[in-house]
Amino acid sequence: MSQKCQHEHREPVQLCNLTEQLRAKSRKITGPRQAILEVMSQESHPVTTKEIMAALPTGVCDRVTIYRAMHLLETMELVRRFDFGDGTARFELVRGNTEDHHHHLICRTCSVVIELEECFPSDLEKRIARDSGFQRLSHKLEFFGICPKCQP
Amino acid sequence: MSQKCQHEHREPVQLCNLTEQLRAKSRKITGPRQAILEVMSQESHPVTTKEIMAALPTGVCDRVTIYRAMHLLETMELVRRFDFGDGTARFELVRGNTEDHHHHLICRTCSVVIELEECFPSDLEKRIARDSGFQRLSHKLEFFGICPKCQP
DNA sequence: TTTTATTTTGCAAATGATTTGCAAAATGAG
DNA sequence: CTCATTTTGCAAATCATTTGCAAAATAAAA
Repeated sequence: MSQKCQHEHREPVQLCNLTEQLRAKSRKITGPRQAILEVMSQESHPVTTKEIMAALPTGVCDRVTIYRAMHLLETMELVRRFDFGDGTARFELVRGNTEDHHHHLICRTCSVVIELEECFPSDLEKRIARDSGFQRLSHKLEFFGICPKCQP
Repeated sequence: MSQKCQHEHREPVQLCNLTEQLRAKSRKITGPRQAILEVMSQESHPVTTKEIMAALPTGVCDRVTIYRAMHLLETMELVRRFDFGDGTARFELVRGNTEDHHHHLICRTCSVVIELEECFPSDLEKRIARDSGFQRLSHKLEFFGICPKCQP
């Protein structure tokens, strides 16, 4: 399944997936897309399009291109969208299984972000699905609080 | 504590709270605010400012006034803000205890909203607080799925 | 009830994020 | 290298939300 990914030196897994998946959808591997993925692969937390723009070498691409790339990568499940409630979308590279996901803990004062392992209990989620009759349940869950440094 | 609220016939609890709380903050009880609360008290799900505007008799107030009322009512904890991920804030009247809160299940197809009783387990949340050192934890949690009517 | 200090409101304009139209540029298949 | 197709940049459009400011409303005082 991943035989096409035999590179002698480590290369961001994403670029590899990107190539495979873009080909499969007859989409093109372009400079801007590679540069955007490159930037995202170096971030450990969700980033805004503005931050991606700032991290990109000047002139690599327009902000609009980043928005379009996020849409594309999101549908390809290479990128996941988060909402920290400040009116700006944040995006994070999907590493590993597509099924895996995680949530965040954000400081209400300084906005520092911690990645969490805890998730909404799946048995509870199943019960919600059963009781409501809804299918294909998913959830959005983020925690907010005051981080140790910002405490009085 | 609620002695001021002795009305012979039932009146929306909120209007009563509103009066008390506004007075306590030297804010004013105005027509627009009462009308907005009136509309919200008839909705059982979170509504957008646009929806409030539409439900209000023509000319009662400007959209801006609704935004400003939401801010005020939110700080007074008479209204709670929700984010269903479509880029528009939704507001719901707080009924009962301020500590109570609930989450929603939203159909990805028709956007129907179901109010849920299930919440993120507090013992898990406490563990997150302990492990991270964060204080005053809160969370935002919404579920998405396909409702029975929209299923293939 | 009139006066007065203060809060609110409407309206227009500003902001900010995101989207869209369109022609020019880039990509990749043959 | 050519051609069909996808992308991109740029400008302009949308949309939700905020802000400035003078006029209107409200509540408390006189």
